[in-house]
Amino acid sequence: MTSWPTQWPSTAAELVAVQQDLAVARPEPWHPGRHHVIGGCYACGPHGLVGRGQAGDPVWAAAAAYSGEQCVSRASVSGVARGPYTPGLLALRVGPSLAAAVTALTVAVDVLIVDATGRDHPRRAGLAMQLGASVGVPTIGVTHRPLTAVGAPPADQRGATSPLTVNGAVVGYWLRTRTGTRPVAVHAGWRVDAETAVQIVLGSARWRTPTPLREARRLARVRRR
DNA sequence: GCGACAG
DNA sequence: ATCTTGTCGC
Repeated sequence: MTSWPTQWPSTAAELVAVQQDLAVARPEPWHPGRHHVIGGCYACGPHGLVGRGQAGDPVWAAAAAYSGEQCVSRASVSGVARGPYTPGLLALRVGPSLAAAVTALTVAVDVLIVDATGRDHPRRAGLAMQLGASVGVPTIGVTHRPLTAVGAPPADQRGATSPLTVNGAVVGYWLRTRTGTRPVAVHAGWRVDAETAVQIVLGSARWRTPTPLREARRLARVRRR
């Protein structure tokens, strides 16, 4: 099974049900090959938005695909949030827009970096996992901080890691992508374990944020303007 | 009661 | 999400 039938619910109760199904899904693990196309996707809302927002808020999302240092496809879309931001229910807000941006890419990506958590989630089914299941692509989460997981910061040296755990289970790692800069939280996602996620993110991070995600973020903000 | 809490 | 300052890479 490569893809997993996921919808994008419009209510919290339906989304929770989808997450509960995702949490027990056992898709085939993905392993990186010698060469691969790495995608990144990102979503943002109105610039000055304060608080949780609400249903109907505009959303801008973008995706970028890289083969090595070369960007081989870009796409951006605009959409509408189906609810306010609630920790654990981010998919309600930006899930459909992210999926639209990713499917608008003209090049197939082997693995996708998402600005969201994966197994680090109250129901162990964060947006990175749901997006991967929805579009049928292995995913990795990269965020500024964990949602529910905890872990000591890593040494101040590029490549240093420290585990992020929830109830003793490793769901991701803090990863120092640049010496002297705050680490990023790297999350196991759809078909990608935490160790593989770190390997992919470090290899694609010339700056603090991995390049495909950095470019998607830039594009989404340009689209918003 | 308050803040914190992926974006 | 977004605010900030300084710094670095392009």
